[in-house]
Formats: sequence, structure tokens, C-alpha cells
Amino acid sequence: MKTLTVLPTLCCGPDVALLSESSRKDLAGRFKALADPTRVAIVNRLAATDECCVCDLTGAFDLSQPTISHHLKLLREAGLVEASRRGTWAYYRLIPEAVAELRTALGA
Amino acid sequence: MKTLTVLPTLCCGPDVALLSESSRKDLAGRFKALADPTRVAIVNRLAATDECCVCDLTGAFDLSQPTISHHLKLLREAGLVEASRRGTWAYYRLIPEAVAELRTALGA
DNA sequence: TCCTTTCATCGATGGACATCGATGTAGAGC
DNA sequence: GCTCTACATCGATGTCCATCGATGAAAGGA
Repeated sequence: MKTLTVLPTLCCGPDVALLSESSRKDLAGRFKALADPTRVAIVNRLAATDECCVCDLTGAFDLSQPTISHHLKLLREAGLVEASRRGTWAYYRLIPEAVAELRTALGA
Repeated sequence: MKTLTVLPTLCCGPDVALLSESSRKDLAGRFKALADPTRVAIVNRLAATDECCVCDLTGAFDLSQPTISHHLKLLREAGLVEASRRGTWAYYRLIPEAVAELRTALGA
């Protein structure tokens, strides 16, 4: 959905530049994708299991299936996660580069 | 407000553990503090100028003074920023350790 | 073909949030 | 004392969001 452009450094370095308005919106949007305990847990789980289907997540989080699907959509739109359908199942993976960019934005 | 406990690693390493519910809430709360373009810009500005008073921020962001004060309060409660009053002015500084913890939570 | 399973989408609802004007508070100066 | 300035807080408002039940779409099996 969104292209994974390289984000400028945010803070903590000696060479911090002021962000443009689009960069601020972009960064805030990505952080917003992680601003929910359920989505943090999903990302955490995907990082631990490398790949899993939606039914595993719905079983793990004590939330309804539409709610999990909603959170996965937000993570997809933020570019943090990607899905691949194989048959009836949808498998989700974490996109490590996107997380690394977010980490870079938090300082070198 | 919140103590800056060391957060476990979130992702991208080979040794990722599943987060507890409190850790997920804590992490999501900190990310929520950065889930707004204005707050990202404030953190960015504080990282660049090391310290500045509220009047500088109200002048820079085309928002009302109560709104800026509101965002600063949220950043304070998230432990990302701290304030010190000297006379009539309130000076805000970034807390680099808090940002570093967030970066650590995003991977090693 | 029909049924079941998996997942996404829709519509509604309750709660959270960003923003503002108005007001309160506290220091500095007259 | 009074006034001005710098911030914080309050109350209201409009919008966004997390959650759910109901429904739709697509694949597999009998």
C-alpha cells in the first residue's frame, strides 16, 4: 500500500534535521499502527513465529475474528505486515525492513 | 509519571519472546505518544534544539497554545519528555533514554 | 450441488482523542 | 496593590477508532 521510503533520522543524533510535514505524517502513521496493545502483540507474535495464519491469531487473542482482521488490515496499510493467500488460509508475515526503518527513525 | 523500565525486545531478533499483557500495553502506550504528527514534530524539534520553551513551540506549529500544552502533557506522561520551570517559562527537554528504549523494543 | 470453513467487509455503537475558547495560576514588573 | 505574560487546565465539540454481529466471497469436501 505505502512504499517503504527511507525515513530521515528522528532524534538522538548530533545531526538531526527538522522533518518535513509529510515525513511527520508518515512517521506518525507508522507509530499509530503500533499504538494498540493487540497490534503490538500481533507484530510480536509474527516476529516470533515468522509466519502464521489468521485462525492462529483469532485463537490467541480473545477477540472476535472481524476485530483481528481489522487490526491486520491496519498493519498491512502501514506496511509493517504482508499477507499471502494459499487456498482457504491467509498467512501473514512481518516485514523486517519496515520495522528497521522505524527503528532508524528513532535514532542511529 | 511512568518509570522507565527496561523493555524486552520486540522483534527482528532470533530470540524473540512473547510479550506479557502489561508489556504490550506499555509499549502501545509509548507508541501512541508518537502517533500524532504534531508530537512527532515536537520530539524532532526537541532532539534538534536540546531544550526550548513552550512559546517557541506554539509559534512554530500553527496550533493554539492549549493544544500544544495538551500534546506536551501526553509526551510527559509517556515519559518521553520532561519539563522544568524557570521563572515564568517552562523548558522542555527530550529524554534520550526513553527513545533508546523504544528503539530497543523495535529490535536489537 | 450443497455445506463447511476461512477470512474480509459492512454497519452500528460506545469510547477515546485533537482541537479550540474560556478560565485559572503563578511569576515579573510597575 | 494592579497588570501583563507564559502555561496549564477545564468544558465542549467534532472526528476517529476498537469492537462486535451480520453478511459476503472463495475454496475444499461430501
